[in-house]
Amino acid sequence: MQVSVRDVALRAGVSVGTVSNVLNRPSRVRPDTIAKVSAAIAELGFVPNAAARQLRAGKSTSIALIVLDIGNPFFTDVALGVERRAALEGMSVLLANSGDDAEREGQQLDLFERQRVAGVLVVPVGDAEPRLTQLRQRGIPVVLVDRRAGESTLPSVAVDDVAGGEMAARHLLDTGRRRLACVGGLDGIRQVADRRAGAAKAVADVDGATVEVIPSNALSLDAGIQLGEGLRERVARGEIDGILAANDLVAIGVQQGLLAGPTQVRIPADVGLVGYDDIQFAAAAVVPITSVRQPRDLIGATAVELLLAEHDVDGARVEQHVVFTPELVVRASSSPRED
Amino acid sequence: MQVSVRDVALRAGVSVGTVSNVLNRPSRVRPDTIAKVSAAIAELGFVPNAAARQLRAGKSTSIALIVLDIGNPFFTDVALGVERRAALEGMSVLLANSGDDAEREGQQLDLFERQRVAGVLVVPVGDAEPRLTQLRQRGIPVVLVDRRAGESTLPSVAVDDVAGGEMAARHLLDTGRRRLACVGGLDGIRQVADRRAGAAKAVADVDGATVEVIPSNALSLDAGIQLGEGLRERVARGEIDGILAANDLVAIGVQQGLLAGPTQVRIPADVGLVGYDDIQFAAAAVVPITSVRQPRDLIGATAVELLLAEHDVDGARVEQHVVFTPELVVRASSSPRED
DNA sequence: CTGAAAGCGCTAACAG
DNA sequence: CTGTTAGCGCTTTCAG
Repeated sequence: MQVSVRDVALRAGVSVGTVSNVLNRPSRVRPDTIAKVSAAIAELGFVPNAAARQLRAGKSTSIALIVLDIGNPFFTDVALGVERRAALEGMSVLLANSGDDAEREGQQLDLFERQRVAGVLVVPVGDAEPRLTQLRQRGIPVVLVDRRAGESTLPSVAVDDVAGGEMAARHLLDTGRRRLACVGGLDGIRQVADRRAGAAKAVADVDGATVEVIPSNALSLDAGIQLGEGLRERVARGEIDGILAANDLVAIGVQQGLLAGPTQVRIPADVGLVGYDDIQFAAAAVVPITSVRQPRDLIGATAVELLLAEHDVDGARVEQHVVFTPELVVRASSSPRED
Repeated sequence: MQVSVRDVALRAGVSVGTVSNVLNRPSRVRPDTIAKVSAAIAELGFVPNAAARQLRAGKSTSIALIVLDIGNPFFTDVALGVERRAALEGMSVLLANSGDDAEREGQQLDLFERQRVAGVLVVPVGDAEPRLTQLRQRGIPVVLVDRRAGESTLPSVAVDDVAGGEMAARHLLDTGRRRLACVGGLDGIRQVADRRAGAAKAVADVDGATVEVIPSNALSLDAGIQLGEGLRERVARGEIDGILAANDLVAIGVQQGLLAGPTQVRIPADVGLVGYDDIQFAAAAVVPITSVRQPRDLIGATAVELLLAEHDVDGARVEQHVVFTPELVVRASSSPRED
């Protein structure tokens, strides 16, 4: 049922080697032979078997990208960047979603290792480092995405989340807030921990400013709504006047939770709100949300670059860490207090 | 460098056949042999080569999903449904983004055919039907996602978009609007065309009601903003009092465009707005957006089911079309006019 | 229950 | 330039 190079060769009256050459090194084949072979391919509907090719070559032509949450536009934008850059190299991208679950991440890594992918880009869950290092040792290049440099010997591309957290907090302080809250996520997630650390730093510089941490298990819209509802009373009582959400999904949710119900809470009059990532939807919220922008597309593209670099040098691996600096985008949700 | 079954066999003091059996049919192997082999696998760090296995088996264990726009939460939710259902079957999902570009879609299909994936789920761009039928004939099951049944001989899972468009329009009419506009997208996109057709149907039932079409090339937030800005003046002049956006991304953008700038346009007082898909962000917009909800997760899961069914019967293919009925979710953006 | 051997479809030498 | 041939790593009969 399947047509193979042999069938094509037979039909074209040439040998299988020639067919292979037409496919992979057409410059070494006479034009009329190419024509004959191409005709045979078309007539027979021949489609090369990637598995066979890969088996011979030893390497696949696709790279894997494992993200924490495919429902988060931040990650889909990173994925788009990866895809765009990989396409330039003629490589395709296998996109997987770990859902922030270490076990699933492990399964995906196993799968990709069996597939002998050309490389793995991963936004790691918890402490996947040992497994990833092992992967690398077994010959599969690995690039950490959205991880801070220096934390690992693996190449990485990341954003300076401490700086991001700091600029967000400083902005709330500059606009007159003093009782801040870092909302959403767990310290186990490095991005979250860093942003909090940055915020703490900014708060330490200002007399009388405080910051508390209000965690959540998920970094989703729903989690944000819960958090926002839980915060409403406290904000109304003036116990909190600035909120740093762990990301924009949470920020959007927090805003909804805050604005829902009978209690009257005004943004930004009663409380300033800052998100993180600057996903498109942040600007479209009830009160457009101030956010810390990360160069999502660039993060993805750079990750591919690092992968390719690792590939090239092979033996003498260059350890590379790229860190981008985020940028504060101010919107209505954090306008200066008017009192 | 790579360790193979042979190395494992050598180390364990058995034959390669036995190693393979331990891997795939452990029940046929004596427990102590399994132990020996497992130990060797662990010591050597053996990882089976999927390409080789697939070459023998002839089929891969992954299914492909090609979506129109991975940046649209609707599709990521569908993808999540696909993934969830596929995981139950021990299959993995290759997620690709055609970006509504027929050429890219073609490339992805080529790639997946070469990879001999176990099946392709596709939200097709334009008229991909011939290519897809060909794929199917060559032995790769195909399921159309988000396509209306009856339009194709290929199995499909879809939502009744005519009904969806109709209920959206009827709702605007019921709440007192008479001058409707279908905004965003091109007739070339079937979903868009159907929704418009449904709207036209509803409008035809009401005396004095009109509907016009305002197209756009993309179905994105940005496109929506443009459209909204373009509509602002006309809405202010009362020429349009109800807007049916092609999807929620467009609806959110339209709302932003409408509310921006100096002209005073109020939603829902001056104009009612209805989106489509009911993505999470619709509820979080400045004015929460009424939308037509589709069972996203279920669509994905069902697509996998259809794929599996096609697999099972093999020769005697059952043609299956599943159509879900959407549901109107009313929010503030379409509250009854108060005049 | 285990071993030996024949390929799956393709590419990459190496001859001609 | 083109043909021949030896595997890539694995599964799967078929004997033992």
